[in-house]
Amino acid sequence: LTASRRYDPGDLPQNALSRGFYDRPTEQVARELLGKTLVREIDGSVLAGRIVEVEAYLGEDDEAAHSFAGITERTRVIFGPPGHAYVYFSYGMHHCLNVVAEPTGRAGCVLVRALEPLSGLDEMFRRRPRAKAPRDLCSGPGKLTQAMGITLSHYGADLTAGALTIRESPDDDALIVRQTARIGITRSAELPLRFHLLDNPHVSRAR
DNA sequence: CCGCGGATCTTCT
DNA sequence: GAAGATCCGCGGA
Repeated sequence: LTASRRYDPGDLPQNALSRGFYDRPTEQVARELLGKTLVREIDGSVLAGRIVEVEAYLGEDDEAAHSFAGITERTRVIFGPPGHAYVYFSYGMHHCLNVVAEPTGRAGCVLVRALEPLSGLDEMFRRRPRAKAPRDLCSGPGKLTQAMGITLSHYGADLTAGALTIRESPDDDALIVRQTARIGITRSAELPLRFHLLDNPHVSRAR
């Protein structure tokens, strides 16, 4: 169970999730993103990982959400059409990837916190020189963006088509999901909006 | 394994 | 001006 599953790029799921998948309540989108496959095509190689940990950030009554302050230059995409990427620069050093949910005009997004690497591990190790084992590649929101080369250039990117997509997974049925409080926030910290797969070694460590 | 502090810079107060 | 949806290396148990 500690070994990472590895697939040839040709074996990865081909169908990207549709707009309708994201056009729903944020919490539901968050939970159902678990097990799906994030695919990044770059410089002729295919990087992919299975989503094993996410957090929901709501549009109302959630003081931890960036959208709580309303529409700004940074947050405008969160209020836009669902299925697009909200990427922000964190702590002056890291990028974090979110997926926009809810109908157009309403705020809500899902932070992708951890992946189980599936494909392109050699390239991921190149992008993360300090990583020693596969579990060091994508076991945190800043790690996975570095491993997959996701930056502010992906702000607003359409995740239903193109070089950065989230794809359907064949084995959603057997997933065991655990729901806890979110990590690393101070406001609205009591809300149980973090979801992860039970006992998956690639889930980030709580502090 | 666990806790602590430094790095680094954008955003909002 | 301060906080922040983080990561890493260090030191101690």
